[in-house]
Amino acid sequence: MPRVGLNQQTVVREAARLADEVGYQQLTLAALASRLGVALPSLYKHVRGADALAQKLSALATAELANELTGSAVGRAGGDALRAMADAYRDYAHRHPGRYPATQRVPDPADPEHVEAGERAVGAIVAVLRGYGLTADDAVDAARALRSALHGFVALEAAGGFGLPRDVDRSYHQLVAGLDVAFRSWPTSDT
Amino acid sequence: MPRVGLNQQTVVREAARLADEVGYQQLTLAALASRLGVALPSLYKHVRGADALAQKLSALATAELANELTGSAVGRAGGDALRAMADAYRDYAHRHPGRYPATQRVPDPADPEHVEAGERAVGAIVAVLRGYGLTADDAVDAARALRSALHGFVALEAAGGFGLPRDVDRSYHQLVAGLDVAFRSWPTSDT
DNA sequence: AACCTTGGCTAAGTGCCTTAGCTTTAAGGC
DNA sequence: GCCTTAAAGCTAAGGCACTTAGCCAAGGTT
Repeated sequence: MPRVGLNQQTVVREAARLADEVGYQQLTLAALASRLGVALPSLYKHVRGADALAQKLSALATAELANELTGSAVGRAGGDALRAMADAYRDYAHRHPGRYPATQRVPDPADPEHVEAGERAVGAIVAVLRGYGLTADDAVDAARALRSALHGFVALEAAGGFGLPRDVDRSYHQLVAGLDVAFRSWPTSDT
Repeated sequence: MPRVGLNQQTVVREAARLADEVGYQQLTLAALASRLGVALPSLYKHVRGADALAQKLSALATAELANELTGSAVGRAGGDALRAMADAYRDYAHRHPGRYPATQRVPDPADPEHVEAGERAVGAIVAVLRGYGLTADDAVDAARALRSALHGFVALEAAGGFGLPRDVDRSYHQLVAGLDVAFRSWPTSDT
């Protein structure tokens, strides 16, 4: 039996590639094993099981997304930064349709890298909101609103929820413009 | 073997109840069969399989949601109607955590009731937007934005994506207030 | 060269979905 | 009131996914 020479890194990375090809829901240990040229139980030497693999995939995807979001906003501010970040968000979901759903999984508290990746992603969002003068509780509310809008749009789009012929890019652009308006006159909480 | 007297209605309705109790992902033909006091293969006399059941459940949930949305807006207009509808939307997701995810499934074109339910739900949203003077392409964009924001918020909330202690009800309220602002100054498309 | 850790394997068990084919209920016609 | 028959239930069996247990060989370490 020639050794393939796997480790957790290679397994998780290949899982990410496979997920992008066949879809997050169709990512299966059986398919991953055959892709890696290995019998299914051999994967358990590198990953504790299907759920642990999903968690590791989530950590990978979250870190990638955090990088994209952070990178998109450098050198920009205000509505410029918002638009750039929103585009980066949706671009990532388009380029990595299998990884994107993994980013929605709650970070594993036992995995510091995962937690840190999640914080970086949120931090990038909060940084953009600071350009609108939003901080503290207002920033929390606004960050939730921004995440909701972007994730909701991407999720509905991926699910095929937009049936009408109207251009989806344009709708997204309008959504982001609406967010810009909303953030500029965000109702200040006085509590 | 005494007959239980099932039909498609009773099976789908019980599936909806079960989904609300155990979660959409944990809804399984095995659990449903035992709940109905019947052997698993017997379900196939009423439903073509697991996927068909999910589709029928989607039709049921979509119709219910459409009713709630429509009912919430009667006698209201403008921001009033928007707030009422947004509350009804999230309320439904809270009251029916297992059915709500089913509403995101694309309606089965072969099921007229399902298609009609989807159209009614969208119609309720469009009616509210008309109160903001939004029609045609603008209404399509705005409807997509509204659905994205509401679904995104509900989905993130259900997934446990809001870690911070900040009150979630308040964040939702702020989101809806932001939508109101955005719709009032929605950028008119000139194309 | 011997050792031992480790990465691969096969075998076997569980849970779920699905199909095939049998039996019995109970409704409707005569 | 019986007989027919469609439909609603059943058991049996196969497929696919995940998981655990336990064996064996590859290859680095001493």
